[in-house]
Amino acid sequence: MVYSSHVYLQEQRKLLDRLRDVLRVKYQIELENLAIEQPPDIKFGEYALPVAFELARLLKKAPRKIAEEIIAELSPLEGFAGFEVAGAGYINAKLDRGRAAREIASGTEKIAPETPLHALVEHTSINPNKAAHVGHLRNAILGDTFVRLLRAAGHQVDVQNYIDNTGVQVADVVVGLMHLEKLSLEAVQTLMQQLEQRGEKIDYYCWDLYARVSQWYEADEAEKQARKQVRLDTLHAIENGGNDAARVADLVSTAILKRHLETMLRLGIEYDLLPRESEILHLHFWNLAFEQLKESGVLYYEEEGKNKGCWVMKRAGAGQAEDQDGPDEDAKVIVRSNGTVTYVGKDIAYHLWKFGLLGRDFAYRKFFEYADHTCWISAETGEPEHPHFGGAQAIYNVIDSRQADPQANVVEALRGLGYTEQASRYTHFSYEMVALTPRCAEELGYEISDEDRSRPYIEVSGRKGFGVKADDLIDKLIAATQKEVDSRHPELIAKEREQIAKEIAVGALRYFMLKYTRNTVIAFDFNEALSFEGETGPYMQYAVVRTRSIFRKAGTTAEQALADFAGVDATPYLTGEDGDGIWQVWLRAARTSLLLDQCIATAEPAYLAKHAFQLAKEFSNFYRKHHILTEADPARKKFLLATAAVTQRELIRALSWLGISAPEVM
RNA sequence: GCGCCCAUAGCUCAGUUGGAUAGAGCGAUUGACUACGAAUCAAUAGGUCGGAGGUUCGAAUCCUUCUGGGCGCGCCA
Repeated sequence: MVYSSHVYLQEQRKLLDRLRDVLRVKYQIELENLAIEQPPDIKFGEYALPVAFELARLLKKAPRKIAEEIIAELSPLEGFAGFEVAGAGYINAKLDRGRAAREIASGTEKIAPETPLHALVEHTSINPNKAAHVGHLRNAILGDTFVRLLRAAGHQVDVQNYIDNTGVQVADVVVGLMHLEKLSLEAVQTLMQQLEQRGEKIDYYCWDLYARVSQWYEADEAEKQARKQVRLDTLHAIENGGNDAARVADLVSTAILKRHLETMLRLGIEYDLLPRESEILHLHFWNLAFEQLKESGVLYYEEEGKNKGCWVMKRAGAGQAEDQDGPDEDAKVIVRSNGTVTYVGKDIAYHLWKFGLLGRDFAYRKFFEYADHTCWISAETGEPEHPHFGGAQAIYNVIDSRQADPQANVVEALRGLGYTEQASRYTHFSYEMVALTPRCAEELGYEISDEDRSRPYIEVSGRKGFGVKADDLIDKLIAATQKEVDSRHPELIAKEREQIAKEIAVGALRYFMLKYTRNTVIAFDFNEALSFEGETGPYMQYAVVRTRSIFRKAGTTAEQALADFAGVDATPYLTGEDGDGIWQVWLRAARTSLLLDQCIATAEPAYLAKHAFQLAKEFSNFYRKHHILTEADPARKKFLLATAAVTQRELIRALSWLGISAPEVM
C-alpha cells in the first residue's frame, strides 16, 4: 500500500480515528470500513460521513438523531472548525481553513511508500516490422505515465520494451524483401543506406511492404499454399539463426526498433531494457521452465483426444468440474506434438525470469543512449558490467485487452507452480484499442465499405496498412502548434518557438491518450486530437503559464510567495461565497497526492488526468474573478499570490507525472 | 456454443467504496478583451443513466433477465 503524507489525507485519518473512538465508547460498535466522501458543495465542508445511515438500523434510531449524538462527541477536534448534520443524516466536517491553508502552503510533503517495491513495467512492445501507429502510442503513453506515477510514489521501476524480433510479423517483411523485391542480404544493406540518404524512414518503407506481403499471400489462389510455405520456412530460418534470412531479419528489425525508440523519445518516453525473443529462444529459457512445469504437475502429457501427444495445462478460469472421464478438450496446449513450444509457453518462461524464478539470465549490451541513462538490450554474449535486470517484486504488463486470456494463462501457471505471491503482483495493465472514425479513415484516403461507414469506429490493421502513423500524427500536431506560437510570439527567436510548439504538441497528444479510461475504445479523429481548447493538455499548460506570468509581473517567485504567506491569517479570505470558490482551488491542489495513490491502486492514470484538468479549470475561474496584481490589501494580495503558487506547484507536479511539461510562455 | 467488456445530454466521455440536486468537454444560443495573456471566463438550453424485475434507509453503480454493440476462445505469434 502506498502511503503519502499530506494535509487532506492526514486530516481525514484524524477524523476517522476520532469517529472510531466515539463509536466504540458511545455505542460499543466497531466498524471495519468507515465511508468518507466529499460533500456535493464545498460550502457544506470538506468531508461527509454517512455513518449515521448505517447505524440507524442497528440502533433503531433516526439517522439525524444519531448524527447529532455523534457530533456532540466529535467536537472539538484539532484542525476542524466544526461539524453539522445535513440532509437526512449526513455528518459534514469543516476544516479550519486558515490553518489548513498554512499547512498546504508550507507543503513539505514527503512521499515515501511503507514498502518501496521493485516494480517492472513493460510497455510499447511493437513488432519491429513497421512504423508505430496511434494504437501503439496509447500503449506507450499509458505505460510511461504509470512508470512516472510509480516513481513519484517512491518505487524503484525498470522499464522494459519487449521485442518480438523472431516472429511472423518480422518474417513477413523479410519475405517481402527477399521474395517480392528479390533482394540479397547485401542488397538489403544497400537499400537501407539509400533510404537513409534520401531521408526516408525504414519503418515507413516496411509499413507499405508489410501490407503488400499480406496481400501477396492471399492474392493468387493457386499459389496460396506455396506462399504460405515460404512464410513458414522464413520464420523457421529466422528462429534458428545463422542464415541470410535471419541476418536480414536482424538488420531490419534492429533498424526499425531504433526508429520506434526515436518516435517514443519525441514524447519523452524512455526505456531501460529491451528483452528480445531471439535470446529467449537461443538461451533456452523454455527448457528450464519446462522442467519446473512438469515437476509441479502444471503441465501434463495428454494421451488421447484432439490434443494427443501434447503437453497441456488447465485453462485459466476453467472450473474444477472433472466429473466426466476423458481428456480435457478445453486445455491449453503448451508443447505441440512435434515438440515445439507455443507462444504462451515462452511467455511463462519469460515471466519466470521477470520474477527471478527461472534460474537463468540474459546477457546484456548497450543499445541506445538517453540524456541521463543507457538503454540495454538482451544478448547471447554481452558486456561483463551491466545493471541487474529481472527479479522484480511486482510486474505490470501494458497489453491490450484482447490478450486477456493468454495473460491469464501465464498467471495461472505461476500460481500452479506455487508462486502465489508473484501471481498476485502480476497486473495485466489492460486497455482498449484505438480505432479510427469512418470520417477519419476517409480523410486519410482509405476506401471504406458502406457497412464500415455506419459503424462508430473501424479497427486499424497493420496487415492492410490501415492506420495513422505515430510520427505523422506528431508532425501534424507540431505543425499546428507551431503556427499558433509563431503568430502569438513573433518576439521570440525561432528555436524558442520551436521548443514551445513541441511541448504543447506533446501535451495535447499525451492528454488526449490519457483522458479516456483504459477500457474505453478511442475512436480516433484528427479534429479532437488536434484540439487545443477545452479539456486538453494545452488548457492546463496555459493555466501554468498564467501563474508564471503573474509571478514575473509581481517581481517574485512561487516559492517566495509561499514563504511570504507564512505569517498571513487567511481565514477571513476563505469565508463566504468568494472564499468558498478560492478554497476549492486550495483543496483540489491539496488532494493531488491522494490522486497519485488512487491511480496506482487502480492502475488508472485517467483519474489524475481529470484531476489536473479540474484544478486548472478552477484556477482559471479564480484568475478571472480575482485580480491579483491590483489587489490593494497587502495581506490579501499575499494570500492571492499564495493561491497561484499552490496551484502552480501542484499542477506542475501532476503534469510531470502525466509527462506533460509547462513552458514559460505559450 | 463458452468467456470477457460496453450501453449515461445532439456528439465524445467522466461518475473511484452504493450516498445529498447525475457532471465535463465539444457543438448550439447569448454575453465579456481601456485590468495579471481571450489557447480564457460567465450564462442558457439539453438526461425515462438501453428495457424489465430484485436487494437496500438509499442504485447510473450490486444481483437476475432481456435487447443492442464490441472483443476473445488454434498443435498461429
